[in-house]
Amino acid sequence: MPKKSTPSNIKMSDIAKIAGVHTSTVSRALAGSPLVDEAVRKKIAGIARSCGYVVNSAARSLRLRRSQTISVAIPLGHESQQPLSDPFFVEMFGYLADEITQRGYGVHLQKILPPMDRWLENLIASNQPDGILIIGQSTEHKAIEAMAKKFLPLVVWGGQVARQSYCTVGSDNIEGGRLAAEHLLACGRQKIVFVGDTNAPEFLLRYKGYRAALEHSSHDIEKPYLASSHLTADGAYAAVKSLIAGKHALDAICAATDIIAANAIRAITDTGKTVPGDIAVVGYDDIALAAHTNPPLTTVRQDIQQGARTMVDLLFRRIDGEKTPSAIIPTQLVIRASSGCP
Amino acid sequence: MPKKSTPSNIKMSDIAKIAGVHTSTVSRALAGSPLVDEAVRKKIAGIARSCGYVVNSAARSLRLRRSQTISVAIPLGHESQQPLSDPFFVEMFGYLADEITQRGYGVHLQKILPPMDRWLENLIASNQPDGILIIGQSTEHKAIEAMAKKFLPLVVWGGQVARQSYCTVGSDNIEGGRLAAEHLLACGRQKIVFVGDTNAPEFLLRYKGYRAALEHSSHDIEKPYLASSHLTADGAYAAVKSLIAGKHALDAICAATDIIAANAIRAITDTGKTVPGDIAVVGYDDIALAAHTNPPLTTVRQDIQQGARTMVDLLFRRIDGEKTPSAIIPTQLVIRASSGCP
DNA sequence: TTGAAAGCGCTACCAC
DNA sequence: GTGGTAGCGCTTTCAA
Repeated sequence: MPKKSTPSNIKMSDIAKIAGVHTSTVSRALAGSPLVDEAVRKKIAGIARSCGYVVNSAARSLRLRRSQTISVAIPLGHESQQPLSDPFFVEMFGYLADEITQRGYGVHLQKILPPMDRWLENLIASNQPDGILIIGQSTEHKAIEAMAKKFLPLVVWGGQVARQSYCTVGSDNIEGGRLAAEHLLACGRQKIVFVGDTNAPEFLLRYKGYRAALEHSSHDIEKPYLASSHLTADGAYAAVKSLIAGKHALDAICAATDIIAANAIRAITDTGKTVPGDIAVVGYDDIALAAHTNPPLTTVRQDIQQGARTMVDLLFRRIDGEKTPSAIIPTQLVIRASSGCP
Repeated sequence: MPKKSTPSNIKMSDIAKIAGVHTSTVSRALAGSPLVDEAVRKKIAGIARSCGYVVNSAARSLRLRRSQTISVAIPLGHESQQPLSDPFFVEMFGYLADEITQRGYGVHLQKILPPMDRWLENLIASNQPDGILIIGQSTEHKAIEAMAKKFLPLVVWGGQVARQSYCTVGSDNIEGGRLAAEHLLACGRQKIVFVGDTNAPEFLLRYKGYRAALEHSSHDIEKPYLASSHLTADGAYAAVKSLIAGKHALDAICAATDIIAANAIRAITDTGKTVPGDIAVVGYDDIALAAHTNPPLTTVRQDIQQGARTMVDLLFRRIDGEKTPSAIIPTQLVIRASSGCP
């Protein structure tokens, strides 16, 4: 390792020397302590500015045991191939970052891959973030549950799980799954397949909603049918292709996410069939892409921006010691052309 | 501020006590130093694991003056309203994060808003990142130029500027702008308007390429015409609407980015005109959305993933002391329906 | 109101 | 190979 090129090696003691005071006074002055004389404060602030001095955050964090940083963790237990560049994560992360930086905190991103032994403990011990946001429980419900008891400032984007005691934000996934399936039923579809990975609570809940809709239907409907699919673009594409090639007849796909749905459309089209003519498709999330697929995607909207805002709001209230409850953000069916029905 | 709930207060000296050795030995053992006896090393590693011990990165950074962290900065001098959630940033950031985490480094995201006095110095002094990636020069060419002389591990996504000495990665923007304009000319369009904000070097270069194409054309073409546009969705939409309402006739739009192009399409359609019938549209970037607009967007493709990979590769070579040159990633016209011409 | 001194947790130098 | 020790840059208690 070559020696570090550090442009700014100015430290607090340098400022102190120039100002002719002790370091502790500089520290207080820069922190805006009322103890320090106003004239002295101004003088110190001036010197600091003209020297381009900024406190070293590592030293500050070490001393304060507080880092002014929020860690955003993305556990990919169910799906280690899924890249951070997945549009849903990336869209969600962007909104979270907007909200966090606006409050003067830094944002640290961490991708958690299996094996994930004690990842949460390690994340906290190592980075000492002031709060943690987890996007998707993945298969980590237990780990999160255990940690949430000891570490308060923790908010999770995901599905509500029975007897869960940590704070989640998410849409009502059962309701959303039901909305999607009921819409397809109302459009006259009878062989509706759910495509997704039910190892993650969110998707399992959506699947449950879908099942409920089918089972409560008075029409003569094919039994619920689950086609497992990876969440990557290629994985979803392949899953749908083999589904179509398989012997299970279908006239509609209820996808666990928009990414799966968008790739389902591609797979169906590439097979020579039409959407929604032969097979109708409904997604979930309403990411930016959904409005622009061809045909545009009917989907269950979760307002990601509002979700992000809610998560950050709850997180900061927890940092302040409040024991916030979970929040559910509204869910809404957005009807576009892919379901072939007004 | 309520007292911090810290689940893991175990430190190195605790491990040392349990193992019956000195802290320095633990430090060496955990760092995999060849000095420490193999049996001792294993014992210490075992204890550390079973205690869930992880080194405190603030302390480590302070001591080492090295943070195992890369800062990704997004200066928005030209466009303070542009959110971090802009699809281009977010897509680029996702790929960068993938590459960086894969190398065992942390990722820190920073949004830089005006007034940006000394922001680069401050970023370095405060966060002590081991390297910096800047997405887009925005209006900050001078600040970056000055810093690049003192701080080596710095790579910028953006346009190549005359006499620039820092390391950039980006497509050949002049060439790209020319490709777009030439394509429209080849399709028989004669009143082509460039829509974008030329305050950022990248977009200025694209505009130059566009001008060059028009000026070299032998046909009877309208003079180059620049319609300024914000990069936000709403800003671009409004800009194009007022362009159409204005007195300058046009039959094609050469957009500085896909976001502008996508919103141009929306604006044109909402005005009752058709794309590409009345007005052809060409974008720039080929973000994920481009393939899915209606009609699908003809655009100048920059391979963002390859760009990200290149940036991170160059950055780590710079961290190792190498003085890497700038890199240009290939540019390619992707013809879809929005330009109305095969 | 300011100064002195301790110490946050870690690594690296110097002895042995 | 291992132990002792100094010190990274900062904040905060305690004295003055």
